Amino acid sequence: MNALHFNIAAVERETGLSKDVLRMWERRYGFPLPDRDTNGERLYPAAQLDRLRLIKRLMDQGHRPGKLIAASNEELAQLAPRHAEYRQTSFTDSTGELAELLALIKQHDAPGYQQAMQQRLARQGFQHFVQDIVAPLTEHVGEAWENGSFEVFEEHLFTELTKRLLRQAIATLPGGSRSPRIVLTTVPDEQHVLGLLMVEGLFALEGAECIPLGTQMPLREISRAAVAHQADIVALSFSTAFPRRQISGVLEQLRQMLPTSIALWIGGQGAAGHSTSEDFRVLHSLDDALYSLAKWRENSK
Amino acid sequence: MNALHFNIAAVERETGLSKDVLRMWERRYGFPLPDRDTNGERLYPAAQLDRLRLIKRLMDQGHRPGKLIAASNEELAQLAPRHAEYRQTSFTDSTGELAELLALIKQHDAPGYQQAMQQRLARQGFQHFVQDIVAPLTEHVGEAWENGSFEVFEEHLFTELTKRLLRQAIATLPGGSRSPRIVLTTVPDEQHVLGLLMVEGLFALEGAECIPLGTQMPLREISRAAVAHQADIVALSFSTAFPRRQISGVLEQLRQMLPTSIALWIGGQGAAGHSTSEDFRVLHSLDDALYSLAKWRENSK
DNA sequence: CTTTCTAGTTTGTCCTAGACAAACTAGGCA
DNA sequence: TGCCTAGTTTGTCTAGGACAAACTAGAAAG
Repeated sequence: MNALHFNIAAVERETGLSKDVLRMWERRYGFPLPDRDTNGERLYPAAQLDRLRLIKRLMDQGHRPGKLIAASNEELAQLAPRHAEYRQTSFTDSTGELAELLALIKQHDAPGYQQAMQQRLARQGFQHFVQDIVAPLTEHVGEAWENGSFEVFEEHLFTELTKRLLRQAIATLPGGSRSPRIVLTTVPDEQHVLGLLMVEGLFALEGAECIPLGTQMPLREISRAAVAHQADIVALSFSTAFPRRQISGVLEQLRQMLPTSIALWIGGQGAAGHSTSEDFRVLHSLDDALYSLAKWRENSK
Repeated sequence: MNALHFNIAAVERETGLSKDVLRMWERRYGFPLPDRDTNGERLYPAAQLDRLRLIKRLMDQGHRPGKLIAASNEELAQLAPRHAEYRQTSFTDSTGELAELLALIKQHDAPGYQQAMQQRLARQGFQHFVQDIVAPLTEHVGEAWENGSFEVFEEHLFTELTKRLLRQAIATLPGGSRSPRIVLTTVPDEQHVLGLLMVEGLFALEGAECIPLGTQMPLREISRAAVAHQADIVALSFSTAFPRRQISGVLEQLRQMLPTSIALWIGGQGAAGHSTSEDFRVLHSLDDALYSLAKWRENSK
């Protein structure tokens, strides 16, 4: 395996498409159709890897694999929005403030971005900062990534810097451990944590005691942590990147492990489409999260 | 699938053992031997899942699967160090300072832990704080997790809180962008970032410009980020949890994507056993990291 | 007695090819 | 227009075979 050839594990790593799926596509659609080494094992040329990356990106936007694989390279390129268009049409906030911030990331100016964000945090206070700056900014970055005007590594840089800001801000919020106690985490395969940090900040500001456990907790550990910390609520976040098929199974299983006295709240783009039930509550927005907290307090009086 | 039965995907999620491995063990060793649903699909009872968790933990300590699977439950329990023993023998630092900090985590006293750590940071300064407190503490927690005296969720809590402290501390370090420029990240499947944060802090303190990209970057994105940021060095971290088999392949591949002018440095427990070559430099400790930085500066004069 | 090398064993990952169910689409009907 | 049903798409599971990398143990040499 050299720079021009990738084995199936490398393709899985680079694209996020599972080995099973790669083999199935080959069987069904005839693409990707990799070379083979002396041992009969797949060796994907770089060109196929590039096409797979593009297909994956378009799938994450809601396109269906069958269509995409059948399409020619030109047709695919057409489906992927052009960078230039995006820049002109997408920044619609009145002040152009978000555009400025995005531009800083785009220029890879980490210190500048951090400073600009700090300024806004100081000026607006935590809650407005989160709701008016961080949340929409995250959405813009998500869109920008989807349509290719942001590189993956630019999105990573944005996420990392923003995580730091939020955590730093949360650390300075008034402590004082009060109720309810809320365990915040994500399930395995879900590594996006920005949304969780936003609600953590808002909850903490409202006087809840937040127990942040980072990402990717096995379900049993989530349950044990909730019991050990005498939590009232377990809050999970799902991004759109999380495989949809798995969500309902995961929730069902976690609900069965968790004592009935502990509420289960879920949020994030990946949770949209599900609806609040006896088993769990869906938080559709940051406002909804705050509303849910208020409601919980009312009910627990 | 209910609370007492887990499908193969759930077992993979909970234990970290791949589906391929689970099926192979069943074929070879006759364990785990799950029930089947009406469709012939595996349904693992909770007892087998528990045994698998234990086996996985012992494997991570260096035991071999063949022996472990052949062993009886009693023998396994014997291999796993007892909690009580550990507590008595392990805290050997002169002051008992680390023991105090560990105890705070063990009591799930997040605010107390944060405060105690802040205090030490303020008292000792960043460098000593990292080298004398954070690094050994992390090691202790790793050991404690290995031998079962720490729950997984306790380790998560420790990691999350410590990450926050380090990031916060890094943010307050004097900025000033100087050379070299160092991109810090991990490859896919490697989510441990604590070691990376420690070196980031030390490097930043020495006046390097650090570009933190978080975890789990596809190799191509690491390479593109390094080029885009005009980095001099790419620093990766590997934990012991990272599958050993994959490391050399990953490094070889990344090295081929990366311009030769950009150095590749790797560190972490998972990197031990590899040795510095033309392709990359191995950082064996935090001291070694600082030494390597000094050396780099000398050579680039 | 220790070290190094070789031969054997263990272990994970790859392979093919078949089956089924959940998710989605499209057509017909109210 | 909205809803329901039938059909299609898609991913994940199944079995068992093969091979190479990693590790172990025994023999030979210092």
